[in-house]
Amino acid sequence: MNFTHELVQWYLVNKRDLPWRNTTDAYTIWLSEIILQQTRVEQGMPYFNRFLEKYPTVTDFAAAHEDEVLKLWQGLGYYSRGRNMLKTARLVQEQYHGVFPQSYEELIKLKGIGEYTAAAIASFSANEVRAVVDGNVYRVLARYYGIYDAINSTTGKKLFQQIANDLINKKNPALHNQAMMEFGAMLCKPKNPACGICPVRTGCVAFTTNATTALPVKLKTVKVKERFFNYFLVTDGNTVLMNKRGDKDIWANMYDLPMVETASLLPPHELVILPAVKAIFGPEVKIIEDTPVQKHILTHQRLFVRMIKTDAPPVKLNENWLYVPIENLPELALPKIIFILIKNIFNL
DNA sequence: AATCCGGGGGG
DNA sequence: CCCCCAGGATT
Repeated sequence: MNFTHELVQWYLVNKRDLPWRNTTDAYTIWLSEIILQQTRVEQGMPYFNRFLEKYPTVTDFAAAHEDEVLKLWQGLGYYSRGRNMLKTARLVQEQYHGVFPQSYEELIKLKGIGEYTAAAIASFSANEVRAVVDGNVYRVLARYYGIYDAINSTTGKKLFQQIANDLINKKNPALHNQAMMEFGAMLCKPKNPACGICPVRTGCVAFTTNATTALPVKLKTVKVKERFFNYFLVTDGNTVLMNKRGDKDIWANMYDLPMVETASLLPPHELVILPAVKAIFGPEVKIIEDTPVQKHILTHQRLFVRMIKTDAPPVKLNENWLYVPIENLPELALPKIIFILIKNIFNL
C-alpha cells in the first residue's frame, strides 16, 4: 500500500465523529470550515452548533443583522470571519437564489473563502477533485517527504499545493482530504507526534532521519506590539456609555467603552490630565474607581487594559457613543476582555 | 512579500 | 514563555 492509501485506512479506523462530516450540504460545510479556520475543533464545535441552530439555511443567515452575527461569534476571535460570512450569505441569497455553490471556481470568488476553504467545500459537498492544504497537511507532507521549504513562503506554498494535487485520490477526494487532515491533527501532531504507532513511519523521511521536531519549517514570527487601553466607565446605575468600534483596528464593528490609548502605562493622576481625556470630560475628572491593569494577549498585540470609573458625564459625545441600558449589555457583541470587565462590574 | 486579524490550549 | 490551530484579506 502507498502512503495516502495507508492514511485513508488509518482514518477509517481512527476518525472522530464530527457533525459536519455527516452531511454533504454545502452551506453546513461552509459554516464549519469558516468557524474552524485557525481554530481548534473543540473550540469551534459549540459555535458551529449554535450557528446551525440559529441559521438552519443560508437564507436564514442572509436575513441576520451584523450585530447579531458578531454577538453569536463573540469569544471566537478573528471576527472578520463572521462579517464576511454575512456578506457571503447575502450574496448567495441574492445571486444564487439561496443555493450555496459547490464548485471550487464559484466558491473561491466568495468573501472569506480562500484556496483551502474552497477546496474543502467543493470536495466534501460534491466530491470535486481538489486537494486541501491546511496546517495539518503542510506538516504531514513536510515530514513524510522531508521538505524543508518554509510553509509560509510563496514558493513553499506552491510546492506543497502541487504535491497535494499530485497525491489526491481522484476516485474519492473527500475521503482523501479528510484522512490527510485528521492524520495530522490526531497522530502527526505538531508536538510529540505518535510515531510509535504511525502506519507510515518506515517511509517517513522525518522519522527515519530524526527530524520530526524540525519539520515543518516556518519563517520568522512577527514581533508583538504593546498597547495601553484606558477605558472610562460612565454610568448612572441604569445605563452605560458604550462605543461602537470602527472597521480599521482590532474588534471591528464590535462594542467597547470610551477609551484613550496611550503609548505607555500611566498612573491615573497623569492619565486624567492628558488633553485627550480633558477633551472628553473637561478639566476635572473625578476618579471613583480604577481597576487593576489587566494583560490581554492577542497574536500580534499585548494589550494592557484598565477601566476608570467616573461619575461626570462627558462634555463632548463622540458620534460612535451611545447610552445602553445595563440590562441590554448582554445583547452587544463584546471583545473577550471587555466582556470580562463588564461582567465583573455589573455581576452579569 | 509583509502585515494584520483573536482567543485558547499544550509543552 | 513560545508555538500552533480545518486561513484569508489587505497593503
